[in-house]
Amino acid sequence: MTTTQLAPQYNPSTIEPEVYRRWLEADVFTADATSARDPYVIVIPPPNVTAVLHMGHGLNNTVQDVLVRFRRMQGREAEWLPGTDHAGIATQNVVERMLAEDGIRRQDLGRERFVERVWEHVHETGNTILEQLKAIGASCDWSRTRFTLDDAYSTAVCHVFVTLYEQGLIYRGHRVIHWCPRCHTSLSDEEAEFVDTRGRLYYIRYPLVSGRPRDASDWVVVATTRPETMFGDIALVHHPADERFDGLAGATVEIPLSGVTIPISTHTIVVQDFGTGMLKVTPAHDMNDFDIAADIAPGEAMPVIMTEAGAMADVERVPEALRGLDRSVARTRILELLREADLLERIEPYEHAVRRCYRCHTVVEPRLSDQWFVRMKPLAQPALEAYREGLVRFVPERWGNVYEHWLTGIRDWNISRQLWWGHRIPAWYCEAEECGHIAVARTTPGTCEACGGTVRQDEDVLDTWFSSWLWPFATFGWPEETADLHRFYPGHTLVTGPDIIFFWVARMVMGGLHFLGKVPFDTVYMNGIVRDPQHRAFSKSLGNGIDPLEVVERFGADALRFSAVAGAAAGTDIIMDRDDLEGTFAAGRNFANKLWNVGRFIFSNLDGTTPAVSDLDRAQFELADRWILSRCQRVIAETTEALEQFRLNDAANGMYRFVWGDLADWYVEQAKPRLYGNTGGGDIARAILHSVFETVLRLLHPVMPFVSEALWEHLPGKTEPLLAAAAWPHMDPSLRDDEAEDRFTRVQELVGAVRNVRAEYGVSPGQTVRALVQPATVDAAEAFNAEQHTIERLAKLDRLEMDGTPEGVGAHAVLADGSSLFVPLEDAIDIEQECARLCGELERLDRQLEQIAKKLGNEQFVNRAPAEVVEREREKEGAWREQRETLAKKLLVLGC
RNA sequence: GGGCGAAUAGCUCAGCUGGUCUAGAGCGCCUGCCUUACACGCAGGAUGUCGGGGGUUCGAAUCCCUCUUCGCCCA
Repeated sequence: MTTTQLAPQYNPSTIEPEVYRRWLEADVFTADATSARDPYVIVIPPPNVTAVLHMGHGLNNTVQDVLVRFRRMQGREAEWLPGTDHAGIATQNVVERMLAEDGIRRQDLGRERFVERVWEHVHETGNTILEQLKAIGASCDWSRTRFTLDDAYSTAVCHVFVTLYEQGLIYRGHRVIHWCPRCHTSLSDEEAEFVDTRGRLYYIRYPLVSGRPRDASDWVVVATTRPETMFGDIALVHHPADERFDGLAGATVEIPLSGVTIPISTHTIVVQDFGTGMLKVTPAHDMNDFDIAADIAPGEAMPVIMTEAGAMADVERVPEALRGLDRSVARTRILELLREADLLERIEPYEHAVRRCYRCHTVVEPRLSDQWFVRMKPLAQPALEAYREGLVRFVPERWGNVYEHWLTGIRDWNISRQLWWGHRIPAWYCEAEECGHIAVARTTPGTCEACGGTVRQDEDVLDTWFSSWLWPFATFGWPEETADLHRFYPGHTLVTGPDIIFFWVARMVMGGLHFLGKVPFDTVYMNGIVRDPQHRAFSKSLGNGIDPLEVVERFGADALRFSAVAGAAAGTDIIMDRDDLEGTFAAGRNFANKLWNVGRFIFSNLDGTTPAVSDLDRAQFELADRWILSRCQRVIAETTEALEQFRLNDAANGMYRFVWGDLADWYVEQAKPRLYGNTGGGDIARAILHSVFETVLRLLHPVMPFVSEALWEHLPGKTEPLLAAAAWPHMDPSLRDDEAEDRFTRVQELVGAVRNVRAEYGVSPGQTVRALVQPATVDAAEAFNAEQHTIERLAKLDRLEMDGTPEGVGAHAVLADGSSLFVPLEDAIDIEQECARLCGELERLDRQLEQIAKKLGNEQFVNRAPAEVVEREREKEGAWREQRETLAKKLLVLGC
C-alpha cells in the first residue's frame, strides 16, 4: 500500500495554482522553433487590453487549450501564442471616461500626454486578462506573448501600410463615411452595425419656387426619416418614369425653414413606391445620396451641416435658431417649426435598420470627409479562391457561406480613425500651399521630397483591425525572416466566434495570402456565443454575464472547462443562467470529484509493483477484466477521433460515461473482493486498474488538466513526470473483445433486474435475497457463471441459482435476451401488484411484437431493406417472442 | 427585403450521411440508503403525439415542402 493521502473531496482552489506553477516551472508550454517535431500552431484571438475575462473568453480559450494539449500529447511541437490587442476606440474610451471623472478632457492634456496616460493604464491592466487565462488553465507559450502596439509589431503595421500604398492598394479618398459623434471618429462598414429600430417617416412639403407645371400643387412632398439633414439637400430627385411628377424636372423648390433654393432632377435609382417617390439628396450626409450627386450634379459643392459632435453646424444653410443644437434636439425643434409653417404633411411609423457605433451604440452620422482606404477587391479574390479550393475550411461548414458572401460583395475599407491611441498613419502632407505632395514612408521624412517644404504627419491612427489582420505572422517576427516565422507559419487552427468573421478571420486570410502567399490556418473552428436564458448575449450593460473567475473559485477550473466543452457542440450557442450556477457547473465539479475519488481508491489499493497489462497472463483474466480493457480501447479510439474531428463535446461526454458508468460503477465494484484479498487475482485487478486509470488520466487531461495532473502526481510507477508533457495513449487492438462486452452487458442487465425487483418490493438495502435465473442462451449461462460472485455481491444475493425452478411466491422479471428471473419474496409480495406489473410488461411486449410482425410481414420491407437490417429485425422479434412467452408462463403460474 | 440557424423530458442539450431509437444524458423532481473511494455519493423511479400540417420511402426525431415561434447575420 502506498502512503498517499488524498483528501476525500477534491479541492480545486488549493490544488490548481500549485499545478499551474509546476507546469510553468517545467516550461512545458514553451515551443522550440528548432525541434524536429511537426508543429501545431494556434494564435489566440487577442483579447482587448481593457477587458476582463468573461464567459465567452472562457469558452473560446478552453476550446483552444483542449486542442493544444491534445496535440502536444500527440507529440506535436505545440505553439499557442497568447497576446492582447490595443483596441483603439475601446481603450481610448475607457481612459477618457476615467479622465472625465476628474473633469479632464483629452484635449486638455494634449496628444502626447494623453497617449502616455493610456500606456500607464494599459501597463496596469494589460496583463490581467492573461493572468486570468492562467486561472482557467490555458497552456499558452507565455514566452512569446505579444501586444499589437509592441515596437516590432508596429513596424510590421507600418510596413504593410507603406507596401500596400506602393502597390496602389491603399489610397486617400474623399467620400461619405460612418462617423460616431460620441467617439469622434470614423468607422468601417463593419463597425457601424445595423440595429432594427421603430422610427418614423416624416412627410415634408418643399414649396415650389419656379417651373411649376400647370396642375401641380404649391409644393412637393418628400418622405424622410431624418428631417434634420434637409439643410444639406442639394436637389430633389424622382424616377424619370414616374408619371406623378411629369413636368417637374427642372423646376426648383425651397428647402423649408431655410429659403435655400434647389432643383428637381431625375435618377433611375429612386424607388418609386417608397414614400412619395420623391427623394431628397443630401450628399454630405448619406452614402447613396453622395453617389446620386456625383451623377446629377458633378463637381457641385456638398454642404456639411453638422459638427463632428453631431450638432447643427454654424453655417449659412442652417437657420440661426437651430445652430448648435444636438441633432436629436434639432429634429424635435424642426418638426415644431414645420408644423407651425404648415409644411409637415404627416408622420408615419416606420421600421428600419439604423447604424450604430459598435463600441458605444451611438447612432452613426454619415459624414463627408477625407480618409484612407484599402482597395479590397484585389485582396479578397485570392481569399475567396483559397476557400473554394478548400485551403481554409470552417467548422461547422455553414459559416463558409457567410465568409464567401462577404468577400463577394466586399467594399473598400476605411482604415482612418480620428483617435490618438493606435498606430499613427505613416503619411506626411507638404504644408506648402501649392505643393500638396503626400509622402507615405517607413521613416519620418525631414522635408517634402517634392518641394523641400515642411511636412506634417497625418493626425489619424489606423483601425485596430488593420493591425489584427497581421496577427498570425507579425507575432512571429514578420517582416523579418525569423526562425519562428519559418517554423510556425502557416498555423493550423483558428478558434473564434462567428461575430468576427468579417472583422478578423477573412482579413487574416487576405493578409496571409497577400504578404506570405499562404493561408494562415487550415481550419476555422467557430465556437458558439454564450447567452443568458433569454438568449441574449452577455453584456456589461445588461449585467447578465457570468464571471468565470467566480466559477473557478466556486467550482474549479476543470468544472468550468468540462461544462463549457460538454455543453457546446461546435458552433451552437451555449445558454448559461447566472442565477443557477449550480445547475450549470455542478456536473463538471461532481465529475472532477468522482475522478478524484476513483483515483484515491485505486491508489490506496496499489502496491509498488504493478506489471504492465501486456505482461499479464490473459488466461487468468476474468470476464470483467476483458470487458473493461476492451471498453478502454474503444474509448481511446472514440476520444481520439472526436478530438481530431473537433467534436469536443463527444470526447468529454464519452469520457464521462466511461469513467463513471463503466469504471467506477462496475469495474471497481467488481474488483473489490480481489483487492481485499477475499478471492484470488488481486494482482491482475490491480494491474488493470492501474493501466485503465492511467489511460483515463491521459485522455481526460485536455479537458480537465488540473485534476488529472494532480492525480498523475500520485500515480505509482510512471516514467513521465508531468501529464501535460506525457504521451497520448496508444491503442492495443488485441485487447478489443466484442464477446466480453456482450456478455458483461448481460451481467449488468441481470443485476439491474434484481435491483429493480428489490426496490419495487421495498426490500431493505441490508437484506440479502435468493434469486433464480434461467438463462435463455448458452452465452447468457456462461456470462452468469463467469460473474456469479459479482452478481451476488452487487445485487445483494445470498445465492444466485441457475438450475432451480421457481417455487412459492416471488417477483418475476424477464431480461432482454429472454432469460427469466425469479426472486422468492414470500410475504413481501402482493400478488395483485405483481400481476399488474407483469401485465404491463406483457402489454408493452405485445405492442412491440405487433409492430415488428407488421414490418416483417410486409413484403416490400423484406425485399427492399438491406438483408442485415431484416436479419436484425428477425433476431429482435425472436428475443421479444421469447420474453413474451416466459412472461406469459409466469402470469399463468401466478394465476393472474 | 435576402440568407442562416434553432424548436426533442420541468431546465440545458445529445441524437452525424433515414433502420441497433423499445428516443438518451446532465441538472431538477420522487422513493430508499451516511454499503470503510466519493452524500459533489449509491440504488431505484416518474416525465416526451421529437413545434403544427403535408409529402418522399418498405421504414422519418433524422430527407423534402409549408406554416408558427425564437435567435443571428446581411442589405
